[in-house]
Amino acid sequence: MLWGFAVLMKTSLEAILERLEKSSALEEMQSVAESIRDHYGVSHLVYHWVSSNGEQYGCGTYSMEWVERYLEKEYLRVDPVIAGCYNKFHPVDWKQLDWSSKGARQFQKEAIEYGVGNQGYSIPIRGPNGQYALFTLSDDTSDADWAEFTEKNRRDLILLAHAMNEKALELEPGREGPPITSLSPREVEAITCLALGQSRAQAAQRLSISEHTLRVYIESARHKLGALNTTHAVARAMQRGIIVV
Amino acid sequence: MLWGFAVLMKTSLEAILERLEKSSALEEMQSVAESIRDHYGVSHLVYHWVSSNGEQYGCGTYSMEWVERYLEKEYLRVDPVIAGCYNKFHPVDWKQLDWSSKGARQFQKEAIEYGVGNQGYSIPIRGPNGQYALFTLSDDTSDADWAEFTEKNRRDLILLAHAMNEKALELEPGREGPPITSLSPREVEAITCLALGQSRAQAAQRLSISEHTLRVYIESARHKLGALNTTHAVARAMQRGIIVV
DNA sequence: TGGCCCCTCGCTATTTCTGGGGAGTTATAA
DNA sequence: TTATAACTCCCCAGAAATAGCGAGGGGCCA
Repeated sequence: MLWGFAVLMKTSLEAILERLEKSSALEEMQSVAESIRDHYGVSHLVYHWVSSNGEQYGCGTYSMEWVERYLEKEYLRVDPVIAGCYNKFHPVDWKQLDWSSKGARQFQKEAIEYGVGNQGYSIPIRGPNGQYALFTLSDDTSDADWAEFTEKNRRDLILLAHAMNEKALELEPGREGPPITSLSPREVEAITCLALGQSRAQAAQRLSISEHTLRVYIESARHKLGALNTTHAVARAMQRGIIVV
Repeated sequence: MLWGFAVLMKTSLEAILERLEKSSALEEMQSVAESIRDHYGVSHLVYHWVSSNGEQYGCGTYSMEWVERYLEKEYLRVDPVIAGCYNKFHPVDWKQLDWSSKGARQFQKEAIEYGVGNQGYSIPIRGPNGQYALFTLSDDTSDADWAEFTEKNRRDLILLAHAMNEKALELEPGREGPPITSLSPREVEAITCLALGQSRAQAAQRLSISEHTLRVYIESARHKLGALNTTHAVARAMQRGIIVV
């Protein structure tokens, strides 16, 4: 059973068409997910990622009912796994997360009802352009058994997450071909200053150029990035990893 | 022989003090790097990362002369390995990189002179807040041998890169402790709209509130984030993963 | 129940940014 | 060699953001 949730952020004809185009790759990942689940004998395996353009995809072994419920209720915004792993580098046990908020508890209760399992282990992976993926195993077992399981298979899971990710990358739009917009060194410096909260006057002083020149850089960078204003340009530059703050 | 290049971006008293504080951890990583090099019988192993605050660190087995040369000449800005891996997710063989630019060829020539080796394999890893690390092996050997070596040890190296990274994270400033500022749902929505390039008027319309109210959210978010202006607030919110664009 | 935070709305004046225009030098690339 | 692009400087007028003030209703928690 295949499911993609490319519709999370926007429901459009393009999203549906894209999804169809990608269905064969997703199906393949789907079947791999089932194999992994069976191999490790856990309840579920889910791979879920946010593409560089903000679209979300997923494949895994959750029941269709749970996926629909998740989407319908917009649990993405409450799910502590999503929020908790976002700032993590390395594998995270669900027990380490913060389930204290009201929404999170409600979510947890429902998840267990839908057979997700009380234990979970998620491996976050990140790429440029805001790509963010989660490789998750969940099961219904005791704390001790789960700890032993994750400890034992930790390395395998990291490698599996990597492999899954490599596959998912094939679905990424414009990975190669379309040249990534590149800013000139000065433009990068200018945008970086703005991202640090400096006004144009301050930034110009810092770069030892006139404010007019600085403005030219910003305008130029804005156009290259296809941004509507300075704030947008900074956001895009950060998202694409062009600047680091 | 330990080397840290925390001074790349700024040379300040704080940088030096920080470096001293971290020296024991760096030394440990240094010795691990040497062990790995010996185990795999390659010429060099280097682990190099950009911390979330933009400071750069490294440890590895390059000669002190080469490191100094690299820093002195600011090769960081020319090095195709840095630039080429920045947008990559997965292990990269140096042969796949673009060595065509004038600066790159000069750099390559010197690197070989300093004993870096003609072959290299780098594994990029990313985390939130712009963290970006490279785990690199280099050697002096034929294309065929190198291909066989990397193919064979690929999985090991991914795991080693992960482990190294975990160690490096201990040196990250403010990983825990300082409570992460949280924005209210409305504030998040407001900041998100701005990050998407909307003006305040547009954002207000989109959220179906008055522009004045929207402004209150933005001001509030700005203060919570300790930001100097809207652009800065958006940058910080993105950096901390509070908003996703 | 009192305190705290979230959500909503209003006004004014000042500062800053944005969007047009043009122009010269240098360096790298075709 | 001639483009092409990067870097630098300048003017102006209109649009937008910022800083400061204030006010009321609703919900959650101790």
